[in-house]
Amino acid sequence: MNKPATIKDIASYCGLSVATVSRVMNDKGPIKADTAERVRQAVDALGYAPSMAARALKTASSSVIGVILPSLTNPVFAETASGIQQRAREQGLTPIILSSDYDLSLERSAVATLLGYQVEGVLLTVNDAASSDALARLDKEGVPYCLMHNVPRQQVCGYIGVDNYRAAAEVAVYLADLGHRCIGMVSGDFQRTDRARDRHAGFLAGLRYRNLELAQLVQVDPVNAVGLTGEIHRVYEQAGSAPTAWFCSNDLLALATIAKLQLLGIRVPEDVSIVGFDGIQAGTLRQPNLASIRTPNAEIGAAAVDQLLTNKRGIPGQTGRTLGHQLLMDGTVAPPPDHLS
Amino acid sequence: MNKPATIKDIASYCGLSVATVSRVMNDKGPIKADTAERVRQAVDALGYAPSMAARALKTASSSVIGVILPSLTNPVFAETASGIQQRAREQGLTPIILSSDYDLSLERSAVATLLGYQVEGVLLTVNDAASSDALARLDKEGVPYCLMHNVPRQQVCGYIGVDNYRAAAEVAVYLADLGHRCIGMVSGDFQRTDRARDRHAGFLAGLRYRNLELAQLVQVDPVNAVGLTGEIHRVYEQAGSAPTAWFCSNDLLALATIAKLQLLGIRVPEDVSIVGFDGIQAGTLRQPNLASIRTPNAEIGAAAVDQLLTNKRGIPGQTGRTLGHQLLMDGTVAPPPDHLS
DNA sequence: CTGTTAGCGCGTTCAG
DNA sequence: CTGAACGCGCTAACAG
Repeated sequence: MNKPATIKDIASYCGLSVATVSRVMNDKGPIKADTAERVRQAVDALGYAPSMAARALKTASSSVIGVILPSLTNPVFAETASGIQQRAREQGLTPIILSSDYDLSLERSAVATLLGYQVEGVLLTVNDAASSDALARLDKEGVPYCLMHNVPRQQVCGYIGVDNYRAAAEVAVYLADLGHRCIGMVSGDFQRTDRARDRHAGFLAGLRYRNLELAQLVQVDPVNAVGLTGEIHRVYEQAGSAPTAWFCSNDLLALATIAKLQLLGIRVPEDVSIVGFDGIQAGTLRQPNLASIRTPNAEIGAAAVDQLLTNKRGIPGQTGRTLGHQLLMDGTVAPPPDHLS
Repeated sequence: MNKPATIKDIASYCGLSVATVSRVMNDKGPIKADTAERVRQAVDALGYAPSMAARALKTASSSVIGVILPSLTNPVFAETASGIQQRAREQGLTPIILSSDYDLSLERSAVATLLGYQVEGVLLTVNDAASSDALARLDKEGVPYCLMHNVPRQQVCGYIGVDNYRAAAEVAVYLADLGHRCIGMVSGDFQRTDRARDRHAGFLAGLRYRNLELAQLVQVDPVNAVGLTGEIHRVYEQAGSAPTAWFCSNDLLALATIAKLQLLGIRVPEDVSIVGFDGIQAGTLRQPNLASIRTPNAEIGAAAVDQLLTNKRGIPGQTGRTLGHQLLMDGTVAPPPDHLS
C-alpha cells in the first residue's frame, strides 16, 4: 500500500506552493487559468485525493453524517438507507451507516463511534424515542440529529416519519366498513418499538370508532416471527369465531402469516383477509398482492438529510413532519365470507 | 453545536499532560491505576471522544474500510452489508458504505471518495471485474481490496464469492434429471454483470451435459423486470412447446415470473417449475417456497473483511475463495406434467 | 510512571 | 495572483 500523494507532492510537481494548490482544489481566490490547469494535470497524474482527515482537522467540519438504523436487511430500513445515500451524495456529504440490530447498547456505542468522526449530524431510528440514551447523548453533545420513522411526543431536534397511529386506524375502519366484525392483529413485540405501539394503539382506536373490539392479539418475536405458527394454529383450532381479517404490524409478519394460513388450508383473501404495513417490494411480487400501507421509506431518508441541513443552519421553524402514507387495499383483502358478514 | 472536547481539555481537567491521557486512551505504556481512573472520569464527565481525524493524520491509518455495493435495497447486497458491518465492528473497523446503483461512473467516484478517507481497504462488488476502472484505480493506488460476489478470471487483490457457473449447471442437471426437456431461462441483462453471464454460461453447460438445449431465453431489465410480462405472454401464446421449467438468474426475477404465470392461469409448480438464485427471505415467505440456490451473503461480507485484513498483513497465499452454495429444490419445482415428460 | 515536543496534511491567514 | 508560516488534535519519541 504505497502512501497516498499529498498536497505537497502536487505543489513540488508543479513548482508551486501548497497554498496555490489548495486554492485550486477549493475554487477559492483568483487563480491564473494556466496555473489551475497545471495543478489539475498533476492531480490526475499523481492520483491525488485531498485527505479528509486533515481537512476535517483544519476546518472543524467533516462533511460526514452518521446514520444509525436498527437493521440493514429489513427492506424498510434498506430503502431508507438508500434514500439517505442518494441525497447525501447530492449534498456532498458522506454517510457512515451503522446498524444497531435493535440493541440499545449498540445504539449507544454507535453514537459514540460517530462522535469520534465529528459528524455534522446524525440520522437515526431508535427503538423508543421517549427513552433513548442515544438521543440524550446527542442532545448533550449538541450534535444535530433527525429521527427517522420515530415520531416522538416530546420535543426533539428533528424527525421525519409517517403517522403510524392514523394509518393503522384507517386500516381498522376500512376492514370494518368492508363488513369484517371479527378482526385480529399480529404484532411484533410492541413493548420494544414505539412504532409497533403506535400501530397497535391506532388500530384499536379505529376499531372503537366503528364500535368493534380487537378479537385476537398475537404477539411474536418480530425478527423471525418465532411462535407465529403455534399461535395461528391455536386460534383456528378452537371452534367458534376466528378472525376473518388480520392486521399485521409489518409486511414481513403479514407474509409469514399468509404462509401459515395456507398451510392450514385457509385461503387468502377468500376465507381471511390480511393487511400488512410498509409496502415492501416482496408484497408486490406475489399474487394476489399483499394489502398494506405504503410508507415512503426512501423519501423519509432523503427528507431527513434535508431536515438535518435545515437544523444545522439554525433556521427556525418546524422540527419535523410526517409524510403521507398510502392505503393499498387490494389483493389479500376482501369482504368476509358470506355467512360471516 | 458546541465544539467537542479535546485531549487537552481532559489533560487540564485532570492536571495531567496530553501524553498521559493519550496513553490511557490507548492502553499504552505503564499508567498508575489511580491516574487512569481520573482520566476515565474526566472522559465521562466531558463526553470526550478522540478525534479519528487527528488520529488518522498522525498514525496514517484510519480504521475505516470502504464498501461499494451496486444497491442497498437488493436483499443480496443488504445481507452482505450486514455481514460486513458486524465483522467490521468486531475488528474495530468502521465501514463507509456507498452504493454505485450499478453505474460505472458512480463506481469510479465512490472509489475517489473513499481514497480521500484514507481507507484501510475497500470491499466491493463491481459490474464486471474484468473491465473495472474502479479496480484499476485501487490497484494503481495500492489500496488493498476484496471483491465480493465477483469471481474474476484474472489475478486480483482478493475475492470472495460463490461459483455461479457451477451452481447454475447444477440447477440445469437437476431439472433435466427431474424429467424436464423443454427448459427456459429468465435473465437480467447479462451483458451488464459478470454474475449474470456466469449463471447463463453455467446453465447452458449443465443442459449440454444432459444433451439438452436452452429452449427459451428471456432477457429483461434486471431492476424492474421491465418487459417480463410481454415476454412471458409471448412464449405461452404461441402454440407448441412452451418450457415446463424456468431458471431465473435471481430470486426477484423468479418471484416476478411466478406472479406473471399465475396471471395467465398457469400453476407453479404443477404446470411449470421455477428456480431462482440467491435464496432471499421473500422466497421463503410464500407457499410454496421458492426453489433457489442459497448463497451465504452475510458470510461473504464477513469473509471479505477477513480477507482484507489478511491481505493487509501481506500474508502470502490464496487471494480469495469461493464459498459453498446450497440447492433448495423444493416448493416451486416439480416434475413436468405427465403428458410432457 | 509522566511531561515536552515534533509533525502528520491541510486551509487560512498575512505578506509580497 | 502567489508564497511562507501557523495550528487543528493527536501519537510517538525522547527526556526526566
